[in-house]
Formats: sequence, C-alpha cells, structure tokens
Amino acid sequence: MVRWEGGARERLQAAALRLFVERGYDGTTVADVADAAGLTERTFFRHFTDKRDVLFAGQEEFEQSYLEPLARAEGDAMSRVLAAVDAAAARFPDERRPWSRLRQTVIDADPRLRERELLKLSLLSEAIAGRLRAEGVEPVPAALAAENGVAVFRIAFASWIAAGETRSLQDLQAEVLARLRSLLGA
Amino acid sequence: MVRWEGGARERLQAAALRLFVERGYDGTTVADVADAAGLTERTFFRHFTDKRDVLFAGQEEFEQSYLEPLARAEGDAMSRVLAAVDAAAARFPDERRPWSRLRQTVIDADPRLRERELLKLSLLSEAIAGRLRAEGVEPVPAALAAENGVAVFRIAFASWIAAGETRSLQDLQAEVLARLRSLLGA
DNA sequence: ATGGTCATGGCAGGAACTGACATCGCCGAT
DNA sequence: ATCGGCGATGTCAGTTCCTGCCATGACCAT
Repeated sequence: MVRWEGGARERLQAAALRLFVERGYDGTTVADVADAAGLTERTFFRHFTDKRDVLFAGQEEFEQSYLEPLARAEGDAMSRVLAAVDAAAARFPDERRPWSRLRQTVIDADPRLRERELLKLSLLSEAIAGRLRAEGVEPVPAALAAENGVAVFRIAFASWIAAGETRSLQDLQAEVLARLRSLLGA
Repeated sequence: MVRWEGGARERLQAAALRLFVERGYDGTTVADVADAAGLTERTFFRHFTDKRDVLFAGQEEFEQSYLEPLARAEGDAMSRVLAAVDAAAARFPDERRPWSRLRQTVIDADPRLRERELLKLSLLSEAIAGRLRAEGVEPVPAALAAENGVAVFRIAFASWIAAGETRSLQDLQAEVLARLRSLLGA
C-alpha cells in the first residue's frame, strides 16, 4: 500500500475545492474528500481542525503579510495600516485570480463558509489592532484603523474577483480608499 | 403531562444562556438545554436552526431597528447610516447592559459563537448597503458607509459592556465617530 | 362531539468530530 | 545491517449535532 506519498495536506485541499465546486459544500462529505485524496477521514481531521478549515489554511502567512509591512511603516496609525494593506495586496498576483474566483464562489454559496471567512478577517483586524496598541496607539483608534484597513481590502477584493475585472488589487484598493476619504472628509 | 406551557422559545433561550454560563458552550449539549426547559432536543431544533442560533434570535428586529430610521434619514449616504446607527443605539437601554455583558462573555469564549456574531453583523451591513444601493448610491460607497456604521456600533458596544462603563451606547458611539473622523480627516 | 391545526414527542439515521490504540515507513544509533 | 524510535497514517468506537418522518396531545371553530 502506498502510505507515504507526501503532500497530504495539499492533496486534501485540492480535492476539497474540486469536490465543493462539483457537488457543493453540503453535498460533499469529509470522507469523500479524504477518499479523493487517497486518505482517511481521520487523517483529514489531523490536518484541518474542521471541514471548513480546508479552505482557509495559511492564516498565519496571511496575517504576516500584513503585520510585517505594518512594523516597517511609519507615520500615524491609519497611514501605517494603509501601507500594510497596500503591501499585502502585492501578494495577490493576477495568476491567483481564477483560483480566488473559484474559491470565493464556493464560500459565498454557504453561510457556514462565510462565517469562517469573516472570522479569519476579524482575527486579522484584531492582530493589526493589537500591534498598534502594543506600540502605544489608543484602543479605539487602533480598532478603527484596523477595521477600515480590512474593509478596504474586503471591498476591493470583491471587485477584484468580479467577472471581467482586470485591474490589480492594489489599484482597486487605492480607488476604494479614495472613496472612503471622500465619504468621511466631506 | 404539561405539554403546552407556552413561551417555549423564551424558556429555551433562558436555559441556554444559564447553562452556557455555568458549564460553557462546549460543555452543554442541546439535550441539556432542552431538558432544562422541559422540552425535547427535537423541539429545540424546531425553534432554532442550530445550537448557536439560540443566542442570536431576533435578527429580523435587529436589522429593522437600523433599516427603519435609515429610510427616514436624509442627507448623503454616510450621514444617513450614522443617523440610523444612532437611532438604533437608543434601543439598548441600561437595563439590558448586565444581560448583554453576560451574553457577550459567553460569545467571546467560543470561536464558533464569534463566527455567528460576525455573520449577523455582516448581514446587517449587507442589508444597509442593499438599501442604499436600491436608492441609487454606488456600490462601493454604499458598502463603505455600511461597514463603517457597523464598525462604529461594534467598537462602541465593546466599550459599553466593559466593566465599570456607565456612559450610554449613544454617547460612546458619538465618541467613536469623532475618533473616526479625526483618523481619516487629518 | 367532531374535525382541523399547530406544537410537541419519539425514533431512526447521517454526518461531523474526538480519543485510544495499532501499524507502517523512514532514519539515526550502535 | 539491525534495532529502536518517531512521525504520519489507519482503524474503530463513541458522542454530538442536526434532519426526516410519523404519531400524539392540546386547543379551536363549528
């Protein structure tokens, strides 16, 4: 029996996305995913904490892509957050767009997956606000800056994966930010 | 057998909150809650879609408390959203504060409950943005205004239930809003 | 009283997880 | 080269969440 092929985690993720697209999240059991990856249901749960988590791996790197540029940025809280959001957007190259579209289609189709996505974004916002507070920023401004930064990403990302959209995520974020400024600056 | 006492839904909610506080969310089964309310597990799932939902009933009224004042408000998108947020805050009287504190303690202790709370707030934001779009506001500004309105509520609410806090939710929201303006207006 | 209707009970079963233990393959120590 | 450890996986039993289906009890209009 071929027991050790390596890349079990990646195989599970690929199988899961494929099956979720084909049969829907609800129409796919964890056993289905494990079978498609040549593994067992038990092994699935060793790699992912629950069924939804298979679509949301890499939270650590995701947060780091914001926290690292945040640490380097200078200026007031809001400027630093926006610099981090801009820097992180550079990690969303156009090659990833089709994959992101597919993944987001699956997520948007099921409230349980939307919940998980919101939690991940909320954790990111918390992490950013936490760093700011650790550096002396007051709690409320820290939370507001983090929330707005994540909101800019969230809204720009939705445009980025919309059908026919070709502009880069960075450009879209810049446009959303301009709108935000005019909303509150007027 | 006393089969019809009425208020089954309310009894289930009360029993759930009490047991979640005593034994934790994870340490309480749905059967426990149903038993404590003198009902069956099957009946629990007729009143609530899932175990978490017992803490989040009343989403309809919650959204209405924003949408109704929103419809009456005048001015640009952001001003209208803020007026709605302010009006809705009036529905959080001080008598509710101890209960809100207890409930929030339970929610904050379990990621699954945090997920559900985020989803409910996201649905509120979506509903507000949807109304704005229906009245001709561009999608991006509509989403931004809604997100910021909800963010103001969320952050002020966290302060409102903090230990020792005595100011009203409306006052706290006004302060958060002032901070928001200075963050983006500077 | 009679029939309809609605809330509830009872039961069976699927799917999501979890804990305990066994097994397989690799890799370093002797 | 053999042995023994170690990490990844398999196996299995069990709990909990949640759903479908049908039965039963209580209230109401006639």
